[in-house]
Amino acid sequence: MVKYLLVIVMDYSNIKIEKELQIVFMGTPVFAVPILQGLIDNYKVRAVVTQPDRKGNHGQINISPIKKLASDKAILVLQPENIKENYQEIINLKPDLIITCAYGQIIPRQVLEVPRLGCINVHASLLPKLRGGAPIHKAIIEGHSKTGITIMYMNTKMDEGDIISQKEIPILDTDTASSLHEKLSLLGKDLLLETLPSIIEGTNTRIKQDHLQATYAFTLKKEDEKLNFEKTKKQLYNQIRGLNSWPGSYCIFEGKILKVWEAYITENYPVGFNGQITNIYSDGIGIKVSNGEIVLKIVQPEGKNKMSAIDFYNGLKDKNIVGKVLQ
RNA sequence: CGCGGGAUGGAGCAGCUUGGUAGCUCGUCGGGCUCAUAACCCGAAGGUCGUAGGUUCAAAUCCUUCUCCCGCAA
Repeated sequence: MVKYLLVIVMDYSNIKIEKELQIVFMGTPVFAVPILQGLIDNYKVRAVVTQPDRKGNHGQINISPIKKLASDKAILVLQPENIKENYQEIINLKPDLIITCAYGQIIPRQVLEVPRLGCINVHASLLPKLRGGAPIHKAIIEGHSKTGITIMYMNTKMDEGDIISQKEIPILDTDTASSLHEKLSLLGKDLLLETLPSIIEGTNTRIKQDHLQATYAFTLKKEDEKLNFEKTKKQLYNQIRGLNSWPGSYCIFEGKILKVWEAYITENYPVGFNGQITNIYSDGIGIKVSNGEIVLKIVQPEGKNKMSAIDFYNGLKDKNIVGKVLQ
């Protein structure tokens, strides 16, 4: 009974300390939203730093999801165009702790040195693997069997700081970038909330990264999205699901871009050129690749919405496409 | 005003240039064939052609307005 009362008293004191912390959160995309939400639910967030509003598709304006959430909660939002030069406002907040997650800009030394509890980052890979801006996509594209979340101290180099905590999850054969994105986002929130008390108390572990083991997942380029049918069916399958539902993979059909959103592998070994259409199945269009066949299920022609490959086929004027080659 | 494509039965498309009966591939429903089928055959239902206005004897089609969707580029 005495012990029970003691625990309550200690918890109360912890909460009291946490409430007084000046926490600044820095992040931008949807991935960071559950993490900021988790922070808001458990701590007081002094301010949010996010990327400036950008022109989006067809002249629309994109407001970062983090800005939307912070605005809803009446949290101060800062959007420096270039944080390397415009960081004084952040320093003026006198943050005790800065937490970043997919912010999108390199944070300068002048900011990193300010918080007494440090600057920590929530990164969507098992560091030192997959440092960089596209760890979720690359984990699938490269066919990894597991990935996870790393919480780490930041330094001036990209994702090279000391590791505080990690948690891994398996990558299923059916995972896509977006399914994994969602899982990791929630895992990131959980791990951050589990780890934060030790960071605040100063009892956390701190492990240097083994830089020799480092691999990189640089921001995706257009060429990462292009399907090359000289590759194996497994590589192509991984690429297609690793780019779903953003930004998508593509190939060229009849001189126009055809995005590919979903596909599956068969055990067939068709003859012909790589990229050649092998067959029209009830649920897709078969393509010969280096070691077999892949069937496109969901595609998207230029200027059109996503559609099943069969709908695409049904709309073709010339349905005699078996034997034609995709590039 | 970044460039461009698009909106036509439930789906994907054609028809528009040269205005004059709503077409194709599917799906759905009914029937037939079949041991059976995502196969095949016969039949049927289902569309104010995105919105608003204009020209015309007549507009999916020509002119103008607006809305929405998307590809590329950033």
